Amino acid sequence: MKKQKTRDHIVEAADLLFYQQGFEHTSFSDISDAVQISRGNFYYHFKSKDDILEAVISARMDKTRKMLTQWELKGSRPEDRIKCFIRILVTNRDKILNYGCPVGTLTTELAKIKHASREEANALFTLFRNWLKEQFTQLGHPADADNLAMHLLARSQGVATLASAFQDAKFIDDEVTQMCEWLNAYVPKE
Amino acid sequence: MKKQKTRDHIVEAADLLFYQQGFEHTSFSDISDAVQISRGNFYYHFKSKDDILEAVISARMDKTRKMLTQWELKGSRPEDRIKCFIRILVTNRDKILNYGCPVGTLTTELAKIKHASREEANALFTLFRNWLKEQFTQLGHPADADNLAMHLLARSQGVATLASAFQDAKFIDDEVTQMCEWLNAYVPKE
DNA sequence: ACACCTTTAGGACGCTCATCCTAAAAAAAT
DNA sequence: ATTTTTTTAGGATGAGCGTCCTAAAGGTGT
Repeated sequence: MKKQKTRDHIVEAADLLFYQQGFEHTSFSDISDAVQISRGNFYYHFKSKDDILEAVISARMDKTRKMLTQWELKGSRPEDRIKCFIRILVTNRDKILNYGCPVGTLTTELAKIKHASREEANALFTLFRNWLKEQFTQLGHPADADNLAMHLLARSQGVATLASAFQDAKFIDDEVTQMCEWLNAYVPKE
Repeated sequence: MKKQKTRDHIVEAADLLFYQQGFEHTSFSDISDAVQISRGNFYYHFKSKDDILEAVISARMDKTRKMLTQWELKGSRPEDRIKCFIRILVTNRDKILNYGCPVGTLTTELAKIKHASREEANALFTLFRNWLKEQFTQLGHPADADNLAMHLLARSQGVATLASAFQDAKFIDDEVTQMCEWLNAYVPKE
């Protein structure tokens, strides 16, 4: 079925554009230019711009869930899995320098314009939060797990914002190193 | 002269609206409604919307500079002055929960839309950065001063973003406490 | 009372936007 | 080959935007 394929293309292009330019600042023309599709034809696939946003968020949720399970397979120890999270900053360094954190910037924008889908965007944060919480629990800190998860989320978020503002790649690397060291203090010695 | 007074009112109202709704999402009608002034009359005071933004940023720079000198008078020791910075999160808790950090959100928005004034907005970050750097130097860490300043900026930024996303006031308080403890490790013992 | 400068109001303009509509093209089914 | 369904293109619509223009109102000095 061709419909699904076109729909996926639209979501993919919108996803990228929403990240690079922001949701409000991205018009239908921008998306149609990227997908090479007629502007008016959008409404065969989506009923509104908000509808595209929902699809984009939903796609990001899926992609994130897959990434998290990937990390669970890659790192056998919880500390290794958490380090996978910390290192996204390094992995996506260039994107972050240019456009900031995809989760943080979208959440902030939608909150500011009081968009109906802002709760759905927040769910992306919750996904990471709960996953990290689980890892910290497995690491042996069940009581503090949620606090540690929030702490790590906040630090990553701050690093992304500042690195982007100052175009400072080295800052990312330094802070990632520090976060790994911070994490090591919570790894039980055998 | 009445002109200056009206101009100040406009800047004040625009400042608040840009913070609460974002720059792009705030229209001339929004501002004129707030100031109770005719929409078309704006162009007697400003030559464009971007011009208002410049004035708002400039006003924020002035206000920030005043705040920083205030802190220098209030805290005689550098560690006390740095704690003034850390505690803005607590002081402005409600605003931050609703609208995030004024500096971070504006910087991020302007960067994303590649607005001409994004460098000017970044200067707000630089103001804090240099001031903090100076305090850490006075604290006896001249070599690390800039790194420590960036680190603290990033943490505050992250806390604001996450607290706003999760509407979590307690998270702000906890993290502020942690940052103060972190700072204490850098205070020389006598 | 008059002239002059400052400040204001509010409509007009052109543009872009999200959305809708309809007819044609493409594909699939018969 | 013909009918039916799916998918497309592109113009029309109406609203909101930033901006501009002009005439009037307000204030001030003579």
